[in-house]
Amino acid sequence: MTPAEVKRARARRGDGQLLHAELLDAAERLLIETGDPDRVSVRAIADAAGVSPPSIYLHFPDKETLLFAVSARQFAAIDARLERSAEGIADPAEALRARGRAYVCFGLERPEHYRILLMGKATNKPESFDPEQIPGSSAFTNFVAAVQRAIDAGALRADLDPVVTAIGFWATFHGITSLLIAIPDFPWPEVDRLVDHACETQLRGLRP
Amino acid sequence: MTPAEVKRARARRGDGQLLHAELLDAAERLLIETGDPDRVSVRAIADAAGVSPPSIYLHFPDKETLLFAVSARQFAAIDARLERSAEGIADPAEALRARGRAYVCFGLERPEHYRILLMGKATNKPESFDPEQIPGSSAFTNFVAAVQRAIDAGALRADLDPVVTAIGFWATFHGITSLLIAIPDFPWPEVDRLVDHACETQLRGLRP
DNA sequence: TGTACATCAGTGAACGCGCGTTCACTGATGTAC
DNA sequence: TGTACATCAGTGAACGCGCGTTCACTGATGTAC
Repeated sequence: MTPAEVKRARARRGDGQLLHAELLDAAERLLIETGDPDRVSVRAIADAAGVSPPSIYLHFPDKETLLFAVSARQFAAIDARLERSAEGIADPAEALRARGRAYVCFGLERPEHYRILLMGKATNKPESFDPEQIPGSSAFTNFVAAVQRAIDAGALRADLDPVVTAIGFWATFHGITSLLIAIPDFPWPEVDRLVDHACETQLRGLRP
Repeated sequence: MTPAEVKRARARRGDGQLLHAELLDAAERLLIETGDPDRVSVRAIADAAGVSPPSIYLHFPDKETLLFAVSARQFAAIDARLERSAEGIADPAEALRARGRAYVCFGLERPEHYRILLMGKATNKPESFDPEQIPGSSAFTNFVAAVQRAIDAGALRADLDPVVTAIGFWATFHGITSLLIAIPDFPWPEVDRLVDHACETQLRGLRP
C-alpha cells in the first residue's frame, strides 16, 4: 500500500462528526486517484484519512453505506451542474442541448464516480434505496421539467410523454458517457462529434 | 458454497481440450445463475465443472483470460442475433428498428454478461484487447453496413457519417439496456415504450 | 480553584474468510519395441 | 502378444494476501462538585 499518511490529530470532544466528512472526502479522493473501485478498501480509506480502520465504524455501519454516501454527494453535484449549464438559455430546445453536453462532460470528468453511480451493481446501493428520495431524483425531476417546458414552448411535439422523452434523452447521453468509460480502447470519433450528433438527432426527432 | 458438483470423469488421452469448453460453459452458467460476477471465482468455476481449481491452469493462463473468453463468445452471439433479427426485412429503416429492439432484448436476457461485456472495467479485458479483432467488432461492422444501406436507400439523410450514426444508435440502445440493468429499482416505464420511443426518435431525427 | 470522573474519539491486534495461484504428485492410457 | 515407459489429464495441499469487521482498550478532555 502507499506509504502511511500523516497521522490525523484527534478531533476535540464534541467534534467527532468531523471525521465523517473527512472519510467521505478520503474515499472520493481515492476513487479518483486510483481509478479503481476495488482499491477503495476500508483500510485504504482509513489510511487516506490518517486514522485506523476501526474508526470508520464509529461513523458508518459498514463499507457499503460509506460508498453510497459518496455516491449521493455526486448525485447532488450532477443536479447542480445540469441546472447551471442551462442557466440563462432562453430557447428551451437549446437548454436541453446544453444539459446533454453538460451531462456527458460531468460523467467523463469523474469516470469512476460515474461508474459507481450508474454502471455499478444494484447491490452497491443500500437496501433502503428509494429513487424518490435520493438526491439524484431531483436531477431527474428537474430534467423532466425542462422537457416539459420545451413541449410547452412548442419546441418538442405536444403528444410526447415528458417522462418517456426525458428518459430517452438520458439513455442517449448515458449511452455515450458509459460506452466511452467502459471501452476506452474503441476507435471512437471525437466526443464532441458524438454529442453533437446525438443532440441534433434527438431534437430533430422530437420536434413537431 | 454450493454442495460439491458431481465429479467429472477424466478426459481420455488426447481429449484434454474438452475441459476448455466445459470451463467456459461452467463460467457462463455461474454468471447467469448467481447474477454476480464476484461469485464467479476460480474455485466456483472448477466446482461447477466438476474438477479441481488447478485444472483451470492447464487451459487458461489466468482467470482474466478465461472470463474474457466467455465474453468473446457472447460478442459473437450478439452479432448473430442482430443479423437474424433483421433477416428478410426489406425496408432498411425498419431493419434498423429491428436491430435496436433485438439489441435491448439480448442485453436484458443476459444482464450479467452484458455487464461484463459493456459495463465492466476496461481492465477486465486482456492487454491484447484489439477492437479490430474481437468478434464484437463484426457486430459493429455489420451494424455500420446496415446504416449505410439505409442511407443509400434514402431512408436516412445522405450527409450522415455512417460510423457516427451507428454509434449514435448504439449509444441510444446501450443506454436503455444499461440503465435498466444498473438501476432496476428506478420507476421505469415499460421497456417496449422506451424502445419504441427511442427507435421512433432516431429514425425521425435521421431521415431526410 | 482543584480534582475526580464520565464521556468521547480513536486504536492495536486479531478474527475468519475466500481469493488466485503454485508445486510436487498420481494414476490412467496410448505407444514403441 | 506382452510389457516397459513416456505422456497426459488432473489433483491435494499449501502459499501469501488483503479483505471487512469485532473487541477490549487507551488516553485526552470537558464537566460536576
